[in-house]
Amino acid sequence: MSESQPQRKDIPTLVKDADLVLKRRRQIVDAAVELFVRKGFHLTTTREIAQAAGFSIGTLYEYIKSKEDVLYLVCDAIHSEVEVQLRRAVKEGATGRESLIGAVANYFEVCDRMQDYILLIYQESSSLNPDSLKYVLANEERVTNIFEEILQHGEKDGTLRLDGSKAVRLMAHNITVLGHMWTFRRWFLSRHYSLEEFIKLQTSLILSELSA
Amino acid sequence: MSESQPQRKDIPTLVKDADLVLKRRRQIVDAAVELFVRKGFHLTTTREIAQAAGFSIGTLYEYIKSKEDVLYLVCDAIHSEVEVQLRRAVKEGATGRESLIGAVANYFEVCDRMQDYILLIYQESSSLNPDSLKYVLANEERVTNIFEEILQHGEKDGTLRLDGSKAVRLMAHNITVLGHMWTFRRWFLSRHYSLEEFIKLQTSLILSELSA
DNA sequence: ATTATCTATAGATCTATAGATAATGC
DNA sequence: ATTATCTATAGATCTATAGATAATGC
Repeated sequence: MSESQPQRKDIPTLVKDADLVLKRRRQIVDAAVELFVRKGFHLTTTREIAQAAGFSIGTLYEYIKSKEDVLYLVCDAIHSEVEVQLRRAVKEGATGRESLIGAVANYFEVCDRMQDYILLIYQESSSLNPDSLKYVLANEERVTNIFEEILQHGEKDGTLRLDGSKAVRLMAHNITVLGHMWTFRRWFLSRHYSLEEFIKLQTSLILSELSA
Repeated sequence: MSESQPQRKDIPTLVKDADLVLKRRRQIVDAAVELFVRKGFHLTTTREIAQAAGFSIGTLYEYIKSKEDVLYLVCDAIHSEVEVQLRRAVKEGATGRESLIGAVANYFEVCDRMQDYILLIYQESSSLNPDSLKYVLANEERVTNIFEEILQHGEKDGTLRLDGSKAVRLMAHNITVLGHMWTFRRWFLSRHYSLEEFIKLQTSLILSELSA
């Protein structure tokens, strides 16, 4: 990474007990994510978030400064969870090619499990202020980097044929987005493909781009 | 198409002069699309829309029944424009393969020109009620159908190698989404690729999926 | 007379905070 | 005493409409 990573933003709180802050914010995120998925950010009220989290509106504002802070916490939590699940699933395969096949399957499964949350980020992240958005997009880029590394590995060991670093990077983005596509074109795809079919077909298309 | 197309929704109006309704709604759409792009649907007020359109809030509500109607009109106008530009650009090429190469280039150029509007649909279409959303998604599907037809043409004349109708349909969706990706990953792509480079690289990847 | 437009506002929120109260630890 | 939480509400909107006014065509 030649570019500096934007820092995780520290959201101010009036509460001194750091563990309590973590605990309450987890409650806030758990409550909010469900509400945002169901009603969207703007139609969810801070009162509803507080109530669903199990405390009053006044208490909510001890742990955040504005409603937008909640959205930031939610986006960050979603990306953390995606990355945890992804890193856990990506095993070091023998060859780059085998790694890729496994990683794609696992990634698409993660996208399937996290579909509501991925969709949420597509729809609501634009409501963040520029700094927060930058940080959220950097998270997005980290997922893509995982695929970029696998592709480079395959290039080195000769199991994947690639055409320059620009093509590698673009491939990594394409794969990332195809996983998201499973979530935002669900209205069509789920009518015609099972997840297994989708993985199988996409993997075969991806591999044909990478064979001599 | 075996599935019935959802009907374009008729939005009720209190004004009798049909031409005037068309004209005013065009004003409404022109004003609203710019505001929605800049501030999003929820942060744009009906007053702002009316003012930008050049009449009062009272008059606005003679031509629509609710704020959501404006979003529907905007989404529909965007899809119409995308489809017009796309149909104009897709020439009947000699072979399916040539058609595809031309169509992809033209489609990505359309996505580039319409980037703000495509993004808007990704972000705001979920605020539509189920019926309107269904209609908007059907528009989305029509774009994909254009690519499906081209791919089938190439399969028939033997210039594109394909692996069954399920793979064809999926390819068509992939191509459609890769065009959208140019708009919603702009924060990354535009830093590293010109539109021409992007078209060239993606075309080459797509073709390698379709060669024997 | 009929149609289109405007002004003024009802009615319903919603975010964020001030000040009061309860709980905790010295 | 200090920290966390709650209640009550200030202050600021925003959508949608009712009723008044202006413009148009017979």
